[in-house]
Amino acid sequence: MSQPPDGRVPDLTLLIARNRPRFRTATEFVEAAMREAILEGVLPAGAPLRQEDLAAAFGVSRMPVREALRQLEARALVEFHPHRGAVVAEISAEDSADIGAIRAALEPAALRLSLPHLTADDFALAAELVAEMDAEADPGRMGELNRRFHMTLYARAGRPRLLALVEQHLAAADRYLRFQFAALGYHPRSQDEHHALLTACHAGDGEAACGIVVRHVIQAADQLGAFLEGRG
Amino acid sequence: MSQPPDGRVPDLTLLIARNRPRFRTATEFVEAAMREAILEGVLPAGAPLRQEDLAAAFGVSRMPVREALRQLEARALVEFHPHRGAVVAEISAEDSADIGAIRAALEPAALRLSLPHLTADDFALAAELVAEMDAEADPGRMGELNRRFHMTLYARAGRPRLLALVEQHLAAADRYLRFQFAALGYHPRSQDEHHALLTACHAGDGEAACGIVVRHVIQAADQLGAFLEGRG
DNA sequence: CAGAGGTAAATTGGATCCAATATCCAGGCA
DNA sequence: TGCCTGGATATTGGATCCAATTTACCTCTG
Repeated sequence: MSQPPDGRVPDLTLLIARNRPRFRTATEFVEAAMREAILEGVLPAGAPLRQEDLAAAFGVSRMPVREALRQLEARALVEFHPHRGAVVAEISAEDSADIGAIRAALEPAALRLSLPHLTADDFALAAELVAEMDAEADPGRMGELNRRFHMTLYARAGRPRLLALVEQHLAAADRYLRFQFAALGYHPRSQDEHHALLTACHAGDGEAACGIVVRHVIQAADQLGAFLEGRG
Repeated sequence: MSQPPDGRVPDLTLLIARNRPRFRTATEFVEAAMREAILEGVLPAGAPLRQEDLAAAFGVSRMPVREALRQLEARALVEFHPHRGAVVAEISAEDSADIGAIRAALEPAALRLSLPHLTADDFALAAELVAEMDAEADPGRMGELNRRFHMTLYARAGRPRLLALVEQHLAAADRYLRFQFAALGYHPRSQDEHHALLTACHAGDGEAACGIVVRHVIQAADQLGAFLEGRG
């Protein structure tokens, strides 16, 4: 992680500058910025979230921070400990398997709905993202590309709630992509699967594509689970 | 439904008495009570949620109410309109199909994981719940029983996050069960499917059971969608 | 009589203030 | 020396207060 867990809030100025104009209310802004920070790994798992410090970092009072933390709690991204403050939610090996099971159920469903409606532009974008991933070395950026690649293939499903759920769990898994990245050569193997997935989709072979997605997801979850197991 | 949408907060004393002792903080209590009220239909879709009134009804200040509303917003149960207040989220025909697609993906997955670990006690409980539903006439209670029946079959999946997600969407669908109930004879047909589902599970036939669940879920979503379409 | 404009009321969004509780460190006692 | 106790400190949970904005009503005018 970019910051040692010393209790200080990492530098969020970039996130703030990027997001602030997009939102009308401070609460929405803080929620979006903090969610992004957690998913990008700027706020690592276990990091304490002092309300006072966050408020100062965002240039608002504690109240929008509190509301944002409650929303993130509902999304299982942060945990509250009574009178001890909130921390970025840790993930366990069981959680990894759990998220893997959810992804393995949702993503094929999204793909099946989306596949018939994918356009040439969609395939071009997906191919471009795979190519970018081939060249990318930065783990943080990797997660972003990986997410966009998957979501591009699912985007035409026409089911906003389903897609939101898929994206949420995809992001939750990506929080730890950097570990898999650092560990035993996940990257090339994952990339092979991305290529195969794109090919199957382009060929219109939904069943093959879904099979690849399921294996891809399960394998990622297993690998992350093994890594986390080794840690704990 | 029990209340006309006159802007007044319905009587919540029962919910309050039932829930208050279970929670340490006012925020958690309000969040749980309001979620229950929305899912049970005590607070119908579209009902305005005046912070001041809710605070008075719960005997707290506006602050815990605001935090609770934010959490419910993250769960898509309420919507905020700038400076006009929050309302209980409406559901559209598209939303119904959306939730149906999610359930159709998640519930078979949960059932497949759970089925091998179901005990005789579980089957007994499930059978009892089906029998209760056969006799039940009250729509509100129906939803509760329906939810518990489904969750009993999924309970041994050993995936807490997956189960939480399943329960959440099951509950979201159940909010409108009373409409299907009132409309064209949904009840008997649904009950036939419940019986068939239980039989298949008891026989250990996972594939058949999953097929029944998927049809059951899709059919419920279609019927609700048609009903909502007729309304809008 | 209808419509536009303006003002007042209502309600949320945000900040500050107060109380309750958990942590931490120092000091005393076994 | 190690453990327990007690008070100071830090931090959250909750309440009150203020400002900004929207809605509704009422009046005035064409």
